[in-house]
Amino acid sequence: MKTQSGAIERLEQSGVKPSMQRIAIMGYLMDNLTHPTADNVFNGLSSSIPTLSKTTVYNTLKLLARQGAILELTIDDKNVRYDANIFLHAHFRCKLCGSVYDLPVGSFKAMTVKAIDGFTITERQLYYKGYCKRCSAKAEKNGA
Amino acid sequence: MKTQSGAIERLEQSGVKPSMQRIAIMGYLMDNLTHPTADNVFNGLSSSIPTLSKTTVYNTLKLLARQGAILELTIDDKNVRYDANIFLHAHFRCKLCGSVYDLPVGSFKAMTVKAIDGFTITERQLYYKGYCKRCSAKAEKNGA
DNA sequence: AATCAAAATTGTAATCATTACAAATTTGCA
DNA sequence: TGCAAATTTGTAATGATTACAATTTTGATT
Repeated sequence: MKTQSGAIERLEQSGVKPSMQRIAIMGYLMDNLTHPTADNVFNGLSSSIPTLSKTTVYNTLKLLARQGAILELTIDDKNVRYDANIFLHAHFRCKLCGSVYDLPVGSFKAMTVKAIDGFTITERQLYYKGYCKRCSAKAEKNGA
Repeated sequence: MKTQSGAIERLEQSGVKPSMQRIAIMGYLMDNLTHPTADNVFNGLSSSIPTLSKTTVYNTLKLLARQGAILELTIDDKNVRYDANIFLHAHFRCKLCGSVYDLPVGSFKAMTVKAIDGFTITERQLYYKGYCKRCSAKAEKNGA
């Protein structure tokens, strides 16, 4: 992890008491903005924290998402992915290689829907799917 | 199923050869715009088609989504949900009861992102999460 | 209407991400 | 130091989805 201070700060701002594992997981996400899965996080940290449990990773990621410290992406039907970049942005998932990319959102107010009586909105996600640059040629060949 | 003709038409327009099972599944989705899961579809049809296999339901739903006859929603981290309403609209998922509602999108161009060199976009999904009218009061009580 | 290959469907057995749960450990205060 | 609460751990389920091989259906051709 590049530095721990940012991770600790993010935890405290989100009302999560920092612990060794939580700092490591938060730090991993801040250092790896590639939308890692719980398994990615576990594998990335288990060498430096040999006692780390996969359950802790799952529980901590859920906790961090619930507290708003990170985003939980359900863009993939296989795995949940996590994102320490909590600024509003969209995501693109390549249907061939599975990579998830960030996309800048052209207009923010574009993403507003009409307020609906009595509904409380806490999160929003804008997902695009298709073929990334590298896979586009391949997809065209296959007639997709 | 209210009527089969609409389902057959949708299948043919999407390049899917109609079969008894495909018509039933497509028809079920057109009659049930509540964003059912594969399991919901299977349970809803198995009494009228006793030989129906769950594998067929899964395979057919994937096929229909691939052909653009229906939408595949990954708004839920548990189950994939399907939607026969293929007009552009957003979805809201209640984090307590799990219900998924349709939301009208205020502005369509709002959902455009800057075109990215070499990327091919085939689908987009706008998801909102929070608490529905019925669950909002409950959520407030729990401090969420 | 019999034949045959391709397409579609079926049933069973995996796979694998995620969660449940209870035990063990750590933390922080009295 | 001692003890309760919070956190972490490991193992054992759970459950949605897929792999796969067998069976059935379809549709063209004779």
